[in-house]
Amino acid sequence: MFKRILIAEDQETQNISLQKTLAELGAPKPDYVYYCDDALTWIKKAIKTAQPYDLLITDLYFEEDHNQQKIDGGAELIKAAKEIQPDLKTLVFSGENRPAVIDMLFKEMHIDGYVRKARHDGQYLRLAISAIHNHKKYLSPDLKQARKENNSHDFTDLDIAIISQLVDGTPQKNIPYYLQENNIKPSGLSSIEKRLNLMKEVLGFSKNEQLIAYCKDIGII
Amino acid sequence: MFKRILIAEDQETQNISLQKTLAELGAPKPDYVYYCDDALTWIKKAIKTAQPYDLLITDLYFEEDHNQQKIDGGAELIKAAKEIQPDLKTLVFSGENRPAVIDMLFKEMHIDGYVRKARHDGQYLRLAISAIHNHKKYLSPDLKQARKENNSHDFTDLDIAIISQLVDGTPQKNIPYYLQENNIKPSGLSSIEKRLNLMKEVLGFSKNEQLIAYCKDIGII
DNA sequence: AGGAACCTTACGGGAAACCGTATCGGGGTT
DNA sequence: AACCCCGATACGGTTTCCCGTAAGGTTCCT
Repeated sequence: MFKRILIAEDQETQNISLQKTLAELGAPKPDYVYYCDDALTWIKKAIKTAQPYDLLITDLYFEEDHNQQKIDGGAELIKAAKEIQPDLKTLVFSGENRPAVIDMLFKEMHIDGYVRKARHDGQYLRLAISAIHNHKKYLSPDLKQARKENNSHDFTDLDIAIISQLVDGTPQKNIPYYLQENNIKPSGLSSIEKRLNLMKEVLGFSKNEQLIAYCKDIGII
Repeated sequence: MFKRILIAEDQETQNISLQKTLAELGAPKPDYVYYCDDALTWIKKAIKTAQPYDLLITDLYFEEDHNQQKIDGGAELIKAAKEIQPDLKTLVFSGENRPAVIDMLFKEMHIDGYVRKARHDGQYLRLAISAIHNHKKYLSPDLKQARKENNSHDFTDLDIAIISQLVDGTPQKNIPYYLQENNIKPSGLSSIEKRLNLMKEVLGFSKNEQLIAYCKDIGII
């Protein structure tokens, strides 16, 4: 079992639940913090005292309040933590269920596990911690199915740039200027139209408004 | 203090935290369920045995799974519960932070309190329960400020109908037909254009895409 | 090098959306 | 009843968007 665990979770009740779940697993009493910056401080301190943490359990999104934070959210915390302690195991515990976001965590942040705050999260937390301890990755089952079912178009950087510009209110005809300034490769107006048509066709939409709503739902923007 | 409390919360860890928080308050051990339908069943049963609940604490959104539910979500649960027990006090405990949704709960569902799952939720839960016990309404402070700051346009039924149609892909010029069929009063194309212009002007937008994204963010659609 | 296939871009006609103006029609007032 | 006011609707011109077609470039293969 892990010997030194750090919990970063701003929600008071969730933080308490995590501690309780770990206690049931027979883990030693974990440290816990309510802010990202504190988490990094503790990780640094643990390394200095030659008692580094084995596992970091963190939420993704932290509420802003009067305590201005340098680190904004769990993803940045993980990035910062891995820079000073690359072997630190990381388990993300969050309500996020948008596939695009979670895929990014595994592919780019190399997290070891993701448990969604949902019905059987206590049970899945136990499984996740066990799996990670055996050097395996873990993803709570409710998400595995969510990722299968979508016949969704996979959005390129260009697609996201176009949609972001639309959401910012840029007229379609002006988007080429923006793309050129940012060195995004196809920048012609026709290419933008073609790309928008492709996205809408794949998803069965006819109007930009539908596409925007869809992208908001799945978390691309 | 309340004598009979029912918790409806699908998330395992949150459910446990709620029980623990109530225990700290000196409340008697509450009943707890993971499904809306179960909650209503228990409420009915409690009435029959002449030991009705004093307080219902419920989440807003429940995960769907193999257990098909008649009641879909906390709002419907509250509505159903108040039909059979109008004096039941209700406290909503949810992550929802979109003002439109929470306003609706107070104005239409007449809930007694709302605590957002956020940083100091444990503390606010205690305050909420105390306030409700004294026949007062309670709204966790993080939300009060959120409601002040928005210079937002308040959306009429017409506005929402128009935006919903856009999100469904209806061409703007066809929306009048939809409005007539549903007996929504101003149904002329010019009225729709005027309404859209007003919304965009108030919010500082120029394109429909921005408006759709905004409405998704604040939870109107 | 030549050529084929593909992607990007440019152009033009038609549809939709945008925007200002004018007309219509009901409610209230004098 | 005549009038005014205001919102809803209708109309026309301009802009933007949509979509098909064609021209220009690049890559890769023979």
